[in-house]
Amino acid sequence: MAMRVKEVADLVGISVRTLHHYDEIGLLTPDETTESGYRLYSDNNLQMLQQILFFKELGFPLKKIKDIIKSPSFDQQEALELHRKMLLEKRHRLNKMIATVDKTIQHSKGEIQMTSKEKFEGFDFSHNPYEQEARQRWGDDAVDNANTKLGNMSKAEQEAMSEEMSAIYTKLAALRHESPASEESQAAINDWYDFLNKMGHYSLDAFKGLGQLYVDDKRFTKNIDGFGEGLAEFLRDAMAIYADKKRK
Amino acid sequence: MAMRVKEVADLVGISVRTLHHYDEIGLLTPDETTESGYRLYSDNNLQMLQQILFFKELGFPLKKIKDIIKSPSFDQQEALELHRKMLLEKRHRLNKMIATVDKTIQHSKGEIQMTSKEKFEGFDFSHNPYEQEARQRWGDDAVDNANTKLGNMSKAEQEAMSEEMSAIYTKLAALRHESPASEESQAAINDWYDFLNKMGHYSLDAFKGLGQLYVDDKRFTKNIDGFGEGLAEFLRDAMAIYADKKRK
DNA sequence: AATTGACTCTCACGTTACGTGATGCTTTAT
DNA sequence: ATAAAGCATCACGTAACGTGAGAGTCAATT
Repeated sequence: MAMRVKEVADLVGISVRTLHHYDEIGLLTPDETTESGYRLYSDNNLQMLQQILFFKELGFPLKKIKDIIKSPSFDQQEALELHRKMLLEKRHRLNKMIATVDKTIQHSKGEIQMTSKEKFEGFDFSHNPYEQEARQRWGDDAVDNANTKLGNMSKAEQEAMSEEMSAIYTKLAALRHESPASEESQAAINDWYDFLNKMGHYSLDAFKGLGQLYVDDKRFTKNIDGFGEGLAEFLRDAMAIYADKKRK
Repeated sequence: MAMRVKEVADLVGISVRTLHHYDEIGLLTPDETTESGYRLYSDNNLQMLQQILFFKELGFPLKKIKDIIKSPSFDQQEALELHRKMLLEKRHRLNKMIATVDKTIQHSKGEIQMTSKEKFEGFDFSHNPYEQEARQRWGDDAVDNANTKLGNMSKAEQEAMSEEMSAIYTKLAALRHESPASEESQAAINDWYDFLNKMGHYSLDAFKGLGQLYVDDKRFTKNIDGFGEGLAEFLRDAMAIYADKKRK
């Protein structure tokens, strides 16, 4: 039961171009391709497309969606349960917006008072509220890349690890008793920032947030402090200072 | 009670860059600017920002939002009522998606059967479902540009109208008893297509849809048939043929 | 078998809505 | 006066497709 692009597109209500795009970026690869190059989508492809569209509806960028569904720990049953939960949360947020409209209508009729803050109740676009939970379930690719290597590697594998990364961590561990703002510490942090940006894109804000995550999340703290007791806290401070200083 | 960009951004949960962008495109212009160039947003600006964010939440592109709120017939009270209605509809759609997830969960447990079509119930991204109603309320800028000129102009104004547009319509009126597929008709339609694309961007699909709108909406039919009885239907057919042919 | 229209492919430029960093001026609190 | 926070403009970059071009493929009809 293979379907070609138009049939899928019409069934689902998306464009053929979207399906092309998803194939190009490796998000949804059709199970088959004809000799003439036609894409053939299977039932399983459709199932996966549903998952993709769920995550998309919840505001996830495609790259992130790809990371999630390609994650070894991704489980469709679990995803469906999480989707349900997230959709309920989204409905809750929508209810708040409706309540805000109702209050605004009353306000405009002079029936109630309303602060500027209240007028935006239910509007919070500063971050994707579902991202934290998705990360807990399926990890964070960039973070996991950096730390999976630390946590999952045998001693032999760790030795085979990038010398640069190892050198950076070792140097930082040696510096952890000094001030996180010292020139030496900041130079080493700069190396770490550059290294991370070779693996993926890190803004200064993301870098700073990552430092905080090293302390907040026990699995990260444990891995990092393996290089030296208290290194995670040192990194958090040094990375925050680095990001703030570099932003000026 | 003027607020600068950061205060507004923090209050609302959007970025300063977004406010800059909205100012640049003329969507939300601060009521005041200091001598040093700082933007100062008034209560009224905040009120309008709320409207903007409502429409944005409903999936409207910024250009369209701008068209709507700058429309002479735009009324805030009316907008709030419409927002409420649209948010309720959106919630309804969300309910359908939640039901779909529930069914998918049951399906994955083997409790029920489910068609591929059913798996995408509630997912319809093929068009913005709220756009038709917004258009009814506040018109369609491109369409209104073309037809406001036709309907609202006095005789003297019509004579002052672009000669090109007038010539096109007159030629099309003369051709309306011929086949919409004839070379002459198609050449005149090509002129009309080019002319419209000087005023704004029209894809072939949009062009074809516009032709349909000429027949579906009485105010358009009336204006167009003023050039010649039955011209609106002729245009619909000729424009559809043109779009389909040009697409090959 | 030929034809035609629908479908499909890749290519590639364009659009939309910002994110991000750089540079330099302005404001505010100490 | 100073330092930090805030603000401006500039401009390149990103994400997610939309759109049209040109050419090959498929399926139904003649």
